Amino acid sequence: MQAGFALTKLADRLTSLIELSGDDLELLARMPSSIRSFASHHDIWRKNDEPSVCCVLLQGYVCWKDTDAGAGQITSIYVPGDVPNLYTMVSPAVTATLCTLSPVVAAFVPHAFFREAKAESARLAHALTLTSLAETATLRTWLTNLGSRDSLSRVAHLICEITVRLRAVGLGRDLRFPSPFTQPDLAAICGISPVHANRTIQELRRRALLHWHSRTIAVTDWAGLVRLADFNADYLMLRRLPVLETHSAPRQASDPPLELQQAAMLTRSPTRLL
Amino acid sequence: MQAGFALTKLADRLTSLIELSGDDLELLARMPSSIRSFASHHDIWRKNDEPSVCCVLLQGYVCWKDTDAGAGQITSIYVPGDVPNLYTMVSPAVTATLCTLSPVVAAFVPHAFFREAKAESARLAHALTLTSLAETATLRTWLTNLGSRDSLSRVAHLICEITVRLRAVGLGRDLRFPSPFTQPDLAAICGISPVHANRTIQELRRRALLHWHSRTIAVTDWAGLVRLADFNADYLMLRRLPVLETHSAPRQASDPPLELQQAAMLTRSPTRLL
DNA sequence: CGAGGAATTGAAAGACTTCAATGACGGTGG
DNA sequence: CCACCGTCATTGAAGTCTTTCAATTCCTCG
Repeated sequence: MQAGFALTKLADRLTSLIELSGDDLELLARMPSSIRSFASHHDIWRKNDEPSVCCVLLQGYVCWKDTDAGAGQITSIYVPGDVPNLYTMVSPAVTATLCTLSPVVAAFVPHAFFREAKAESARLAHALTLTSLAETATLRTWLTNLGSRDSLSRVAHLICEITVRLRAVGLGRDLRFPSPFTQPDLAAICGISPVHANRTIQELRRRALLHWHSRTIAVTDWAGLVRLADFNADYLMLRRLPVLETHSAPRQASDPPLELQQAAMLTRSPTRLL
Repeated sequence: MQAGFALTKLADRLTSLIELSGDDLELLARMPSSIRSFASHHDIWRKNDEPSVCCVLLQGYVCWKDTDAGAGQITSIYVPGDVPNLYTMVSPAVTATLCTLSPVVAAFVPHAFFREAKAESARLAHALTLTSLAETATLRTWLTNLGSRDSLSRVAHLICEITVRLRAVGLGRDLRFPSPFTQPDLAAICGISPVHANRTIQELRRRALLHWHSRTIAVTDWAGLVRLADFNADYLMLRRLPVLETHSAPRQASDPPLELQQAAMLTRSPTRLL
């Protein structure tokens, strides 16, 4: 794990939301961090911990898990480049458990660094604010996901989201990526029982929408998945939606440009595309 | 509706989160606002509108409603003193429909005022940030509500929340308040069908936990409701939990102080109490 | 190689939805 | 002032989705 790797992941993520200047990137390059690795399903922080650092996720997936209520509901998940606990800069006590969903590598950065960065660069401050807004928007989307979709489209929606978020930071080419969740994890995200999570995945496989074996997910019918989930990526607030190649039928020379096809699948407001 | 009323409501709300100084209150007193009224179920802003003002709710209830997906899922609701669209100061386009749930009176305050207030008073800035944090925490709580509770405790939890939030801004004495929602609204919040919402309410009535008639809710067994809902008010981030008198059995002189009884019902971390 | 969590399957029970119909209520226009 | 309309509240019955329980196999990690 290189020293500059932390900066790169974070910069990729922020750049997916807003263009950064050279100065901003230089500022980020001065980011002090200590890198650590964790096993799968390890608690990084527990409720009421008061970290003085922010966790910048570099590899793998983490989630906030509500251990008190219910059956350990997972209320959000993070992919590389995300910073799950930016808010502890303002309100230090952590309100849930930050738990890894896979083997994880993360950089820990003092709150002070972000405070100074925000003071020095208004653009960087804005970028960080946008990550919070996108996170809130994601919570709302998950809420409508749990509130008004059945388990099949619920799971489909989640997988669409993960796919786009990974692509936005340069991961998951081929629509294939290490699965962020075991079936019990998936159940805890979608508010269904583990048994039903299993049957739901089987149904997605049966419909030839994806492969999901040995901890890796491969979307085989992106358009179908988007349609089933009624997925619209706007809420992720990405400057440009990542291009999504599928592995299905090879393109004909007469087809419209792939980007436009996929844009149409991804969103109803194509004006936001590059 | 008095001119200074808007300021009062907002100050009450902010004071419920953090103590404000005299200077802060004076600053708030200079808040320019135009007051408007709306009928029930009126859209104040629709998706993609770009308001240049913040809505400070003075009377009644409003909600964000996701009109695109599903059956019009409601992702949050607001009580007097709340400011539903603070975030438009940063990202102007509204991402859902802001809809009244009852007859409403609201003050509209230019973004510029809040920007200046934040620049002038760090404490005020912090107070406003806390409202956002509490809002996010509420979204997470709703997520575990939808994800891991059955309809009965889901509805109970929502009513507990509303009760405490109203009390925190000085409303709902006697645990009695105008209902924020029709049964279809309740269904859209809790992710259940309107028919089932009706049956759920009947069950709450049957268990003598509350009265709910002619658009007003009266909680008759606060402790029972809290127990059923597994409700813990911490996530609302209130400095001091409001004292909750019930109308049930009159107190005996030998009872412990009411505040302590009720604190125990409200939270598992009584250290946060005044 | 053993242990423990993860994945899978079947069958029965339970929660919730849908459809359909009725009465109550509030607000509007004549 | 009243008739009318649409929404809200309520009820019953049937059907669907999801959970629960229990058992078996698979996989991975130590």
